[in-house]
Amino acid sequence: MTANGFETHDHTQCISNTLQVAEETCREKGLQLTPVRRRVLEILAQKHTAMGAYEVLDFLREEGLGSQPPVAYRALDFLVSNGFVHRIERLNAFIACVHPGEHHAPSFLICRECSTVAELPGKPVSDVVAKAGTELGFTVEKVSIEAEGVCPDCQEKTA
Amino acid sequence: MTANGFETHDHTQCISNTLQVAEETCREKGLQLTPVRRRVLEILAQKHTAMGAYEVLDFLREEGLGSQPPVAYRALDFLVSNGFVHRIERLNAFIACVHPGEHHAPSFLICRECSTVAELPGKPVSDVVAKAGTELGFTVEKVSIEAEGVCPDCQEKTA
DNA sequence: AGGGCGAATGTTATGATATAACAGTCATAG
DNA sequence: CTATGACTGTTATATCATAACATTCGCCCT
Repeated sequence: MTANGFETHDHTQCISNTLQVAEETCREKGLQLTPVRRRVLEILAQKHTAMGAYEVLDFLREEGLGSQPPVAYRALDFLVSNGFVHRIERLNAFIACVHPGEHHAPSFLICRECSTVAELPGKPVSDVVAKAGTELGFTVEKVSIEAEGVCPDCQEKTA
Repeated sequence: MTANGFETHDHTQCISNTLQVAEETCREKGLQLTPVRRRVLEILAQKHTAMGAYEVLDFLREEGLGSQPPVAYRALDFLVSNGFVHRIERLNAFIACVHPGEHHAPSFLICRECSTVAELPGKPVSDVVAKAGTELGFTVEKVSIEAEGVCPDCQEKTA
């Protein structure tokens, strides 16, 4: 289990690790980590909270990297397709993957107070779902598991 | 395990059961199953596929039961809050619950070909997530588990 | 060199989903 | 009989997402 948004960690290190893995992976697979794509990943990696596409776009716009929605969506699509970023369905938002490079079926813990998202290995959970599907003759291709609740920090603040 | 969208079943029976349970539950709990709310549930119960709010609204409009988005969203909110309908996050759409009355944390199998949605008891799966959350100090309140894939019928058609 | 191709980006326009805010209706508890 | 609360009606607008077509640029082919 590597870092998640609830543990304190060296976040500078966390960011550079994410970027580095993305660069290596792209090199290996012949994918183009273009300036826009790289920058979007960097923006998302700043925080362990999910960010909407238009929020990302605001950054790009300020930096002259693009001003129209498709620019952001295309970069996000690329990053999601290649496993560098996850889409949080409940939030219609995106978050940088904290286990980049690992082949995984993540599950997410989403704090409804501070919007911090922690990523858990979801393999055991998704296996159960895949098995249940198979019994019904259903072929499971993707599983998304998203839990909403309150994170440790926000529980303290409330108490 | 009661009926799901992949098994053949007496769907007329399925619809009337859904409505009946909703009526009883509302009576017991002092909730108002108003005409709009009842009709929305009935509309969703027609099929085991998820329907968008605007699609539901089209029916209501034709029938003079409402013409503006809030009418549909309010009825859907009521039905979701009380467990008669589930929201499928991946699809931004809604589906009638097939286990009404049962206290459950469902998971869904969504066919990407025909959009049929099957509801599985998700309790064992969500328990795993809740446990993992607890270990991190996170209090899990809601878990949504949604799998995308291909249903038995569509697999046959493709083959 | 010139031409064609594919991948990425730029841009316009529009579609799809969702909610805030306030006004009107109606039953009923005081 | 009026005050309250739950529901509904309506307008306006916010938010999220993509279709479609134009442009750029590197690269391969001959």
